[in-house]
Amino acid sequence: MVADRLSRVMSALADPTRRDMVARLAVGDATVNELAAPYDVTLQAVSKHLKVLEDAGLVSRRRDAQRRPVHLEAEVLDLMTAWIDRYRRQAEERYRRLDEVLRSMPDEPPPPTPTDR
Amino acid sequence: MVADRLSRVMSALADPTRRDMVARLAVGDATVNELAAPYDVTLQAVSKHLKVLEDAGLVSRRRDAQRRPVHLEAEVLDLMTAWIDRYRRQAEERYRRLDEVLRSMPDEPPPPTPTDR
DNA sequence: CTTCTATTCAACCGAACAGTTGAATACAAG
DNA sequence: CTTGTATTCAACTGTTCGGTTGAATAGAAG
Repeated sequence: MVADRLSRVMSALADPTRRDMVARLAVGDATVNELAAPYDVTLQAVSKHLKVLEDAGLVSRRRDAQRRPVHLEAEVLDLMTAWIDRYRRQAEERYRRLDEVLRSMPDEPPPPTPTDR
Repeated sequence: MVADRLSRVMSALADPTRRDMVARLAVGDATVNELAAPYDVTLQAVSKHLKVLEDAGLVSRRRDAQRRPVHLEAEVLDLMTAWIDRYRRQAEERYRRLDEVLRSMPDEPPPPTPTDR
């Protein structure tokens, strides 16, 4: 599937294990083995989780001998923040204006409005 | 499945159609039929998408005769913002400190560090 | 009561997902 | 060259997901 970037980022972070990995990588880079330690799943499963994070652009990997240290690309999170902010702000703006309208016409006995769809 | 709230919100917004619905609901409430109009899927599919958004707490629904107007609960988005900010900030902080360290010791011929894990 | 409109429920389908086991690859080191 | 460690690839499995069709419910209106 070739989902857009934002969809990949969001669905990558929809998983608690992957969010926890990101949280731990915010502290510093780590190898696959180190990352896998706290979870009760196979190393292969962790490797797959990392691939999902990598495909979303959330992490990158160096090569250090047989190790593949994982690095958090924190800027990608801004993609989400940008999307969220836009619509949260738009919604807030709307409420603000609705409030104003309601305040500016305090008494208007609302008729049954039968033909009002 | 009983995923935690944040996971439900993120996975709800991992779908482009549902993100688009949220975007349109930021402009104002809408009925299921109105919401369905732009998409080339059945009404039932749209109804399912709305259920996902509702289970995530992202929308609520009134009852207006046979219509069920959908309303965006924009505050829920703050949940995501809070999570993101925390780790992005943490990562940034780390780089800032790393930069300082690197600047404070400008010349140190890095040895091969053979026993350095 | 019947019909029309709006919406949901139920059952089903194929694709994607998260996990598993087992084999393979990539290096380091004896 | 052989062994050990770190990681990934491949194949399989059960579950979830986004969609479908068809039937059901809720209320407005003739």
